[in-house]
Amino acid sequence: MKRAPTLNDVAELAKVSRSLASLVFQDSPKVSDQSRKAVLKAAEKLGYQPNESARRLKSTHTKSIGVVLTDIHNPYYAYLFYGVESASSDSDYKILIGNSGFLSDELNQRPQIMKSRQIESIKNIRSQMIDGLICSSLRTTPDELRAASRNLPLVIIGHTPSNLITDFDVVATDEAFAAYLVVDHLTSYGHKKIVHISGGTDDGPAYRSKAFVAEMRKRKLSASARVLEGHWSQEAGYDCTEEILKSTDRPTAIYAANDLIAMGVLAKLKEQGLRVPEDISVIGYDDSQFAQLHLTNLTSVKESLFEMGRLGFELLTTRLEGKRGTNSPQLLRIKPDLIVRTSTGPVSKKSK
Amino acid sequence: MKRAPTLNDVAELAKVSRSLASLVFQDSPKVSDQSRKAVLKAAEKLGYQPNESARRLKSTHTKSIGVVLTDIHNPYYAYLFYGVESASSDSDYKILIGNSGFLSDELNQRPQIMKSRQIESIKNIRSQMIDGLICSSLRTTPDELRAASRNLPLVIIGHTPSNLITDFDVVATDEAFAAYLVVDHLTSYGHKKIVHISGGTDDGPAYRSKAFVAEMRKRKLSASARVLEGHWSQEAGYDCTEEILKSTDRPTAIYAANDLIAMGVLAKLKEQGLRVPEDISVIGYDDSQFAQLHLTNLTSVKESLFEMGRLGFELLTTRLEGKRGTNSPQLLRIKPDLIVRTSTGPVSKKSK
DNA sequence: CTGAAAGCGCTAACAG
DNA sequence: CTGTTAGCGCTTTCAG
Repeated sequence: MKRAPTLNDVAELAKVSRSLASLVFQDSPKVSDQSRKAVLKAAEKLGYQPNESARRLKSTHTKSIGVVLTDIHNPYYAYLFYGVESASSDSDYKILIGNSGFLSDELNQRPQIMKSRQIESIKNIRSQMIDGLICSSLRTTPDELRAASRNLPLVIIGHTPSNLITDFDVVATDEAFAAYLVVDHLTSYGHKKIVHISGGTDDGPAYRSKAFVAEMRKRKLSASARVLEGHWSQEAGYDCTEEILKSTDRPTAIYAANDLIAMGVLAKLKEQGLRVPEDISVIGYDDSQFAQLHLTNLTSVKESLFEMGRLGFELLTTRLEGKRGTNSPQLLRIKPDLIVRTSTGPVSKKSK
Repeated sequence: MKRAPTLNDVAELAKVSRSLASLVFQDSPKVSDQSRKAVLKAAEKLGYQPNESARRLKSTHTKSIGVVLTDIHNPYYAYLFYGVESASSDSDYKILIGNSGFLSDELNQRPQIMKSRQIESIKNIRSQMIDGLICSSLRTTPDELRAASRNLPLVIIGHTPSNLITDFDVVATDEAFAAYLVVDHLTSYGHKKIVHISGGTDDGPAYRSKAFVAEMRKRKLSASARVLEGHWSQEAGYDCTEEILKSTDRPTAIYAANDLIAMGVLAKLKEQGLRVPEDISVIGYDDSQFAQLHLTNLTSVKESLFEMGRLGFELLTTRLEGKRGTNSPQLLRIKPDLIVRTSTGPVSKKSK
């Protein structure tokens, strides 16, 4: 197994100097067409690939940014990532992927581990000489994060604990608008008694349920709004629905904090022989694959994850280019859409 | 923004030579406790992080391997990846992630783009000085792959086109055993008339349907076995089921080539008022989140993706360590499990 | 447009 | 155990 060809080998074969060959691979305009061709031909022949490590080593300004995803398995982060990648491929920046290396399901049970993993992951990717960093779903404190990212421009995309929002650049969803969409849609169908099953009491889910309550209050429907505390699982939906069905004052619509919870809701409803949407309307959040099943056809809130990824990348690069160097942290809130399917409908005469 | 501290800075602060400091970060045993502590303290104070690029540059033997996943969004690849990552964290190898950067759904429509992307992605990751490569879901020809990976040990994990199997190290699922599990389970419930909805005529799906046919033949049930050509979508399941229900000789069980197809099957069945499993049994493949929904409770084949990832990593590292240097390519077939849920049951008296 | 020379941060002999 | 020395492959002045 002989070693890979180097720039030297290429230059030699092409009968030019090393530096000239280097210029060719930087697409520099100050190379004669003739030399360029000779170099490219030699490179082709040798199967030459520039050595990124050597490149990075030389220049402080590496034109590459790191992306730390909590869990590449989760479609949520994957879509964010595609936004970032798409934006990067329109630029001359390269992307390095870091992964905190645990399934988010497991991690949600163990925020402590997740936190240390994330810090580790950031340190790890820093060791590759990057110009900036994009992170998502951080569980760290502002101090820890600042320490780990020191001197490195950082943008957070996606769900963001509120304690990080004021100190860093953030691109997140406009949850208030999401609540507006949901409540507006339901009330337009005549629903008033609406129950929200939350994702828990953590910062993120709490924000979503507060937005719901606020929106209901705005419409003077506080009295008929209700929030049940759940968590990100089918079981939460299933159990909460059981609870809901027991009550004498049954709601006409259920708003689940995500689609998985909504799946639990639907399962319980089916078990009880209740029809959707005739007997009760159900609405989810994420517009995940679950919502898109023919079997469920779930009306759901769709975040613009791809766009958020793109914006995060752009925010970072404008910072890097110094166009916004010393400005205070920015917060971009992106408006989601509501994808209306058949799990929501008008309030039936009977339940009125 | 001052530049990051280097090993030199650390050594200076700790009042030792550069090389000694270097040894400390390599966990070398030949450093006195005293020096080690001094160095570590200095590093801590400066916030020093070893520069990976410089490290890589120095040693030909980088102790890191590249992983090229077609689509990090797809849970299938994600689980494979976790296996790889898990094995790597038990070793002293580092992992570099490459991503071909497209959603697999889109790519399935455009194999040509996918192919070139994969080659590009491999070249890309090669530029980082890696010792070996793990890939999944390749669409390239053996020649292209050999060219892209030349001199670099390579292991393929997961679905693998048969034309690649003989030439490279491969860790894949034992599809014949999967078929055995499915048919054995169904026949034990008395099913004989079984329809398989395939994922298409490509190499991968074709292998799965052939395995089904072979298994039925082995049990002398060829006459009552039937294969409908579908593709990896709900719609295929939905449409094929419509087809199936039209036929006079209705089967008692449907085996879908993956869970998504099974979702389409269930949707159609529900629409027609048919009960599962009382009227008809349904079985899927992947044990995906769809199968795990309370709403569907789908019996499904579960591949050991995590284990395949681990084995792929181990196969690669044993190659790297030269323990199996010149041997011919290896093929490891991993046996899947059948997760039995409530979408399958005994043949009803009526349909008998 | 081209070539010579210096050095990025680190590791790996090799002597003390 | 510790320090000296010499590059890894590439980019980047700076003179031709």
